[in-house]
Amino acid sequence: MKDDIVETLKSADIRPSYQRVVILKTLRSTDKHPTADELLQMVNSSSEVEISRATLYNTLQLFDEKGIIVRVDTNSHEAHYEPNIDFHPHFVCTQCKRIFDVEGCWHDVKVPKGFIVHSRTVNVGGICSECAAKLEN
Amino acid sequence: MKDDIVETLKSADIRPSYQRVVILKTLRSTDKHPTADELLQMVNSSSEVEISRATLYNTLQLFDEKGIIVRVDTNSHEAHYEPNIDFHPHFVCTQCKRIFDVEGCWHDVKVPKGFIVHSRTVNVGGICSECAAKLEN
DNA sequence: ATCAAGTTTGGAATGAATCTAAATTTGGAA
DNA sequence: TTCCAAATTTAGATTCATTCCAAACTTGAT
Repeated sequence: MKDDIVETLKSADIRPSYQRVVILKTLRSTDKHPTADELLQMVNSSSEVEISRATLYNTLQLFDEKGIIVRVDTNSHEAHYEPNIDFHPHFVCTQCKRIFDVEGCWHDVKVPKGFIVHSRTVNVGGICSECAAKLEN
Repeated sequence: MKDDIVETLKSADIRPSYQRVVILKTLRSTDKHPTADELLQMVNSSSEVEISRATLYNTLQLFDEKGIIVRVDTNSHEAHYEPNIDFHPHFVCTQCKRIFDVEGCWHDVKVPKGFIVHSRTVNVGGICSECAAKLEN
């Protein structure tokens, strides 16, 4: 488990410091899409040593650049993060703001000549079933 | 031209005030994807009366909710806006941060039972041809 | 003309994210 | 082992897009 984490970091050319290991481990322990703040609380309530907010932001940016986590941008003012780097669309509920992983295969987009694609994002917005039910009352 | 604008507003149930007309007209006059700040400068340099920042934000939010413009969220810290509401993916250059409209048809995403889809976003990230050329030096 | 509802406004407040400069840790060279 | 430069972490200050607020203004219906 922990070796998995260290292995991921090493193969991404990231020195596996204590803080980095804890952050990746914590993110991988959830199937949600926590914000930086939520993740910080998870990290600091589960580990011995407190990790600073600055380190968390540095680390998340590093992980995202190296491609070992995914930063999910919605129309919210704060970013969300997820450990699952395999492509999948996201459903964002405009009511409760929750993010759901949904199924959907990738269809190529025609980019102009010379453009190089590195990443792809598919988001659908709408109302989740729970909020839809509540709205009927 | 201006009647077009007024017509759009009316049919979207928006009172066509002076400010709203100017804002929509200005956004429709560009093929770029201006930020709120860029749009404010465009508006205030082209019209007689100065429009306040608060009004611009109110108005853009209203227009987006009513579906007569599109708010483009990238991984940047500021939102972009565009007048073209027909579905199309966006290419975001990670180098120069520019947004390009690209071609690509929509493919259905499987959402769980009871979920209602209202909007769809497809973004691809990468390097545009100009930046790719510069990087080769 | 009058009034309530809708709209605009400047400036204050918010809050996620970044920056900074100092402290700490690390891995490898001597 | 000891040392040092480079990498990493950190608390707190700062930034800055966006939202909030409460007052002023505009509008259309009566």
